[in-house]
Amino acid sequence: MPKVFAERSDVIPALGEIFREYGFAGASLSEITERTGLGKGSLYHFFPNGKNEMAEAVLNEIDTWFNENVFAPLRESEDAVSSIRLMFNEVNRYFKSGKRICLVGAFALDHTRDHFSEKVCNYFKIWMNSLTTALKRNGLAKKDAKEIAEEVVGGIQGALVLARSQDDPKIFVRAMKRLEKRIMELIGE
Amino acid sequence: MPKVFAERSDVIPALGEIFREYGFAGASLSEITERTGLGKGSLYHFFPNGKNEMAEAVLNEIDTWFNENVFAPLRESEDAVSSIRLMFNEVNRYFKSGKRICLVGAFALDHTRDHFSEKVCNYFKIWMNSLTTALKRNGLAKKDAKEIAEEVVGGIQGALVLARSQDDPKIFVRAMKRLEKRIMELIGE
DNA sequence: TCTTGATTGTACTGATTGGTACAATATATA
DNA sequence: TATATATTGTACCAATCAGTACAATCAAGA
Repeated sequence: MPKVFAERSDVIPALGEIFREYGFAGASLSEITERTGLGKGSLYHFFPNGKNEMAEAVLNEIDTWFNENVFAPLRESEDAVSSIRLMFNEVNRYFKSGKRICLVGAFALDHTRDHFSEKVCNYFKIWMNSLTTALKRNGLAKKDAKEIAEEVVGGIQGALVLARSQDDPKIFVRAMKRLEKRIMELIGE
Repeated sequence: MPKVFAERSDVIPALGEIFREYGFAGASLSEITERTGLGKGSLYHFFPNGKNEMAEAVLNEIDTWFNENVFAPLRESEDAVSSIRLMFNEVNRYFKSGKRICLVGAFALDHTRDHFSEKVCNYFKIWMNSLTTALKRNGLAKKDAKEIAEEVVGGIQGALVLARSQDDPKIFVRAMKRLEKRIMELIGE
């Protein structure tokens, strides 16, 4: 029997990539054991509830990452403009300039959503609310801020779909530039 | 043994809804037999290549529908403005005002795309090209027209993801209004 | 060293997967 | 009516599915 002990947190990124690639239903345990290098024994030791618990762990990690690196700055930074610029930079980095899709968006589309509806719903809701807060801090009316936030978050998701459909990440990069420019014009920067 | 004979084309819409709901990997044959009311015998009689051929038939129907109702008018109508208005109307109708997702977009995200890459790629490509043509006919420079087309088609996809994530079709309706308005402003209507 | 608990591989389960075979039935044509 | 073809239900298949059981192994503390 093997030597090195893994940590639960070590596997989560790999699980994320597998779910991105195959979707929740399409990600089989055999694929998971193969790609993570962990046998079923370890897998069910770390995630007693199986695939569901694995997906939940991945969603939690995504949640934490975005809260720390994107949402919190949007809500709390005194310099709203630079927190918005930060958002575009970090989001671009996270999605690897369009080479990576949004797992939450993918889960949202089919009935996987129903298993994780709260997390899926909140991810986008908090993103939009945080961006709205930053925009209001820059003098936009609440209604306008909400509409722009919806447009930007939606635009990012759509660009990820489009980029992947054409196998052309530049579509995503272009969309990000366009959206950032529009926001900056609106808040007069 | 039963009486009424079905037609291949009768099942395709039902297949479409099943794939929308469960994704390609998640749509099991037992679910398909149940929801279509057809046994495996009939199913494999109409689609000898199984699930793959079913999905292809669905994609073909989508392709035909959009070509007839959206893409061809955009490319061929003499009145480009009304062909763009028609696009928004028909697209809104097709996606049931945000209550229905885009199957092609869903297929694009995970590795299902690889099985149908040409169809997935062309659906969006032809959509964007057709819209670009209509915009150029209205005096927009080629580069601008292409960029707006990318923004609009992407924006629609993103709005579908967002609307479904929040279980709120109005998000889609708002996005459609916003995008139509922006296009109309750009071409001076 | 001895013990304890965390980690792991292997073997196994019953259920479900996509798919095939084929006989029975229905419709259409002659 | 007789025949040919299209359609269908059922039984079946091997492969794979998610998940369980458990003994073997490890690291660390007493």
